[in-house]
Amino acid sequence: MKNYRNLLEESNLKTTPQRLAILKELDKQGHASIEEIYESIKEMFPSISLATIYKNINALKEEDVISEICLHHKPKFEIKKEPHAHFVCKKCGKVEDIPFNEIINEEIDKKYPNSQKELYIYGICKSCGNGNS
Amino acid sequence: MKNYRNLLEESNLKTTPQRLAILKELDKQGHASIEEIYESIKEMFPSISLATIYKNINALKEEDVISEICLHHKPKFEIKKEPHAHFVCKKCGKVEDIPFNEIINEEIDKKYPNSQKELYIYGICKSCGNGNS
DNA sequence: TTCTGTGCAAATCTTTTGCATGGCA
DNA sequence: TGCCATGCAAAAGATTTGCACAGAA
Repeated sequence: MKNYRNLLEESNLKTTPQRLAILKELDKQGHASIEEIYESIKEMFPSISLATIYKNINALKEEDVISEICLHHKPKFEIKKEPHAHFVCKKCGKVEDIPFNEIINEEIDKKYPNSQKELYIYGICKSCGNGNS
Repeated sequence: MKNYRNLLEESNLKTTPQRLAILKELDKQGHASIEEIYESIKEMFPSISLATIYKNINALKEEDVISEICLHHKPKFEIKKEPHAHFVCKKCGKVEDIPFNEIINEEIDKKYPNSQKELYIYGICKSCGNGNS
C-alpha cells in the first residue's frame, strides 16, 4: 500500500504525526473504532487528545482518505480502498474484506448505476466453524 | 401485514399504547430513527418520554420484533420482515426495500451458510434521475 | 510568517439507569 | 393483585466546539 504520507499529501490535509499515527493504526488494524484508535495511539503518543482523533477522522472522511463502516451497528473506520464487502465472524469478531464481484450479480450495476454499495455478511469464519465450540 | 397487537402478543412484551404507537409509526414510515419516532408519536401522545422510546426500541429489538439498520451510518429501525436489501436515494433520501434474490448470487449462501446479510445501495431513484436537477 | 492542527475544557448531543407511580393481564 | 412499563430526572457516554498555543509548509 501507498505510504501514509502520500495519502495526506494528495489530500488537502497537512501531514502531522497525529494523522500519520491514525493512518498507521487503521492500516494495522484494518478496521477500528474511534476509541480503539485512541487507546492504541495513546500508548505511543500519550499527549494525543480524543478530540484530535474525532477531528481528524472527520477530516479524513471528508477528504475521502478513509471510509466509515458500521460493524454490528457501531461505527468503524478503514483506509479507503477498492469497494468491497465485509465478512464478520459472529463468534470471534474477525473482519475480512471480500471483493464485491464474488458476491454481487453483475446486472446490479446496470440496474443501479452510479451507486455505492455497502454489504456486510455476518457468519461463522473457518477457524470458528471447525466443530470446536 | 399482521396487526401490531399480535406482534406484541407473540413476543414476551406486554401490549401497551406506547408500544403500539411505536410499531404503527414504524409501519407507516417504513424506516425511522429514535428521534423521528419520538417527534411523531409526541403529537398524538404528548406525555410519552424519550426514555420510553429507547427502552421499547431495545426491547423490541431483543425480541426480534423490529430490526436495526444503518442509513448513512445513522441508526434507523424497521419492523422485522423477510431479509432484504435497502436502496437509498442520494438525492431525495427515499428508502426502498429490495429482495435479496434480485441482487445477490445464489452461491453466496453455500459459501457463507447461516449468515445474515446487510446490504445498502446508495444511488439515484427513478424520480430524481429523470433529468430534473 | 502564515495558516492549519493540536490539546484542553466546556458544551452539546445521545443513550442508559434508578426509582416512584401507573396500568396491563 | 402482581409485575412489568412508563415518565421523570439524573447519570453516563459519545461527539463537537472554542480558544490559545504549537508546528507544518
